[in-house]
Amino acid sequence: MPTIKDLAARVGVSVATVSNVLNGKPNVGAAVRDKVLRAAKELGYQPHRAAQAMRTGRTRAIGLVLPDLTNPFFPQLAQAVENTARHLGLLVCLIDSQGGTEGESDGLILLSQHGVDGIIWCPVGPHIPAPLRDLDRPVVLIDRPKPGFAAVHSNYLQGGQLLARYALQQGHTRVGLLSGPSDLESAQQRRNGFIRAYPKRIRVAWEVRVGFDGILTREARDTLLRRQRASLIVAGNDLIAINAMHFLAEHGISVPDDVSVTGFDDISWAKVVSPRLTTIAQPLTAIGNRAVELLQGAMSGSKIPSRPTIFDVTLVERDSVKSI
Amino acid sequence: MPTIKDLAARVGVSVATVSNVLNGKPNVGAAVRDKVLRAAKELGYQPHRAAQAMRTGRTRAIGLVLPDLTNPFFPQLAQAVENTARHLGLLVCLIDSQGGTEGESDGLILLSQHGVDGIIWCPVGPHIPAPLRDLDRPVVLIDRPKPGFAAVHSNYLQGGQLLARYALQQGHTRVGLLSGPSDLESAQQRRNGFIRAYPKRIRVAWEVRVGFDGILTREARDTLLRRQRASLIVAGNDLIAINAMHFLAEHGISVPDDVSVTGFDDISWAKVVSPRLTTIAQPLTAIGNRAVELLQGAMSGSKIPSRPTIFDVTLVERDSVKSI
DNA sequence: CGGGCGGGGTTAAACGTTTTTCCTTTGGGC
DNA sequence: GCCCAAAGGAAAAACGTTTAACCCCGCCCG
Repeated sequence: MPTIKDLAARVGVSVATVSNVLNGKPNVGAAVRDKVLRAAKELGYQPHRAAQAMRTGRTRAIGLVLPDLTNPFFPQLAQAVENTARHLGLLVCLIDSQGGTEGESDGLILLSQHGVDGIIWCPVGPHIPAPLRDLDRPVVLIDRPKPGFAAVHSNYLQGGQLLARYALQQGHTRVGLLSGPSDLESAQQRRNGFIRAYPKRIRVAWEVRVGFDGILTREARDTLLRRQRASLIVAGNDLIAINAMHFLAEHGISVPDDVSVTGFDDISWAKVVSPRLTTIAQPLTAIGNRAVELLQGAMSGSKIPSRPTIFDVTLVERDSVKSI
Repeated sequence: MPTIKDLAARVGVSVATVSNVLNGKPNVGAAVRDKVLRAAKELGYQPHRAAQAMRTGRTRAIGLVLPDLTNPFFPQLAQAVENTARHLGLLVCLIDSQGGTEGESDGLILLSQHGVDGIIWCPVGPHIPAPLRDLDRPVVLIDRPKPGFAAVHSNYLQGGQLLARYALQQGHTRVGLLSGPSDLESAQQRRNGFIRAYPKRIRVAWEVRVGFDGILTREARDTLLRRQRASLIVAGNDLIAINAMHFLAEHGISVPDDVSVTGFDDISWAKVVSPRLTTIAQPLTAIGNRAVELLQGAMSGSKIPSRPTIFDVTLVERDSVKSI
């Protein structure tokens, strides 16, 4: 691999000058500049990132810390992040904690050792892992905001409202709630958005909390069988909705004929199950893009906005809700 | 951040000795060793990876180059790779080329600039991108082998055979083939495994090629409608199978009552569509693990096996095939 | 005519490691 | 009591950059 020194030798100039050319610094004549650039092309010069990193303290790499790639919510996000990062010349280092906080911590340590310039993080648990605490790099959260951090996510409140409005339009006034975990703000807001939209007109017959991974607790299953005359089940996310639909189907309860179901997220599965799931679509690509842009801004010194960046969501109407 | 020099000063010893302790080199007394280790703990010393990289030429990072994370085949693979890599102290740098060869090339350049120690690669196209050619780091291919490269993948041939045997057991002797692209060995072998298992007893009524992304060509759709009395459609992968099932459903053709369908891969969607898809499961986690282990071996100098590492697959029987 | 200034460039230090070479001590064998 | 070997440790170079400090020359201006 040719180094800056080789270029210097070939052009007959000092390494400092070569460095200045390569970094677009002033104080170097046009003639010399051209020669250096040409030589760089010819030799196929590639900057040695490790050396740069050592000198400048910046690696031009960012970390992406996710709870679980097999949760179909995340791949699209990861793809968006990677792509916009790459177009900014940033390398994405992936951590998939498999839902565990210790994996998350280990990953953060690894990232910090490698000196990533910033981190995009979708936290798995409610508190802040130690490795992140004593890390002086910018962090932006996606999907799951936390006080004190920059964040970009969807307008969950609006999503809940959209769902409520739609429910009403379709004539559902008595619903059951399969909400996500109460310590996740994103779950809480979906729920609140729904409940508070039409408090008088929509009656929630029951509510049970389950994890965002969608696995149904005993309580959830029991409640699902009783249903207490709820005509619509509003799930905290698509995974929950889909699992619920399967469970209902196994017990001979037809969706949407016996009961309607809505999800949230519009993961890829939603259009592939049957009945196809009516749900709220998040603009995942936009979220990923923006997260990287924000991080990139913060990395180059601009103050990071303390208020979260929030994207509007849209209702996608499919076949899991029947009008009554 | 404390450096090796700080440790040295604190213990009252030279930096060389500290380095030797930290790297488990011999020729340092037990007493000194303990003191250094203790000091490292107390100060919370973290090695400066960039500096190490510069000196040693190794970064302890690997690249993972995938065609498309939103293809549900890859997330599990990525997760497996990341996890076993992390447990070996390796950081995974992700490239998602979104199916394009130029994205793939750009990604490879980025990886090579960052000096990753090795690359796990699932190629999108038939030929080898330039940046990879003049890269002297070990590469191991996953899922899609190429002559001249180390590879780990499933036993596609066996998968095809399994499918053929099962088809016969269920009484299907006249089949249609929705094969994957003929320039992908992994597609070719699935097909050949199936066809050559019982050449006399199973008759292939028609065959059409489609991409592994599963989108159905005009020809595929037309053929699907005619079907020519094939009782079973053998798809090149699950994506194709699922799209075919949807297409058939739209046209009032019932699976598996009117025609049976099989897939290949056992992606997450397979158990979520209805009818649930009968397919071949690849041991993705094992493949990911092994790929990392192989790469790690190659990185530490051991010769890489030129023969691919091949994993057995299993048939998972669900509801998309009817016995006749 | 001299001093200052700025454009164009060079020198050298520094970043945090690893590793080679070298030095000092200690202890044992004769 | 001497010599030598081996063990334990130190010094310093090197990796490829960036950057601060410096230098030289020609020009402008007072």
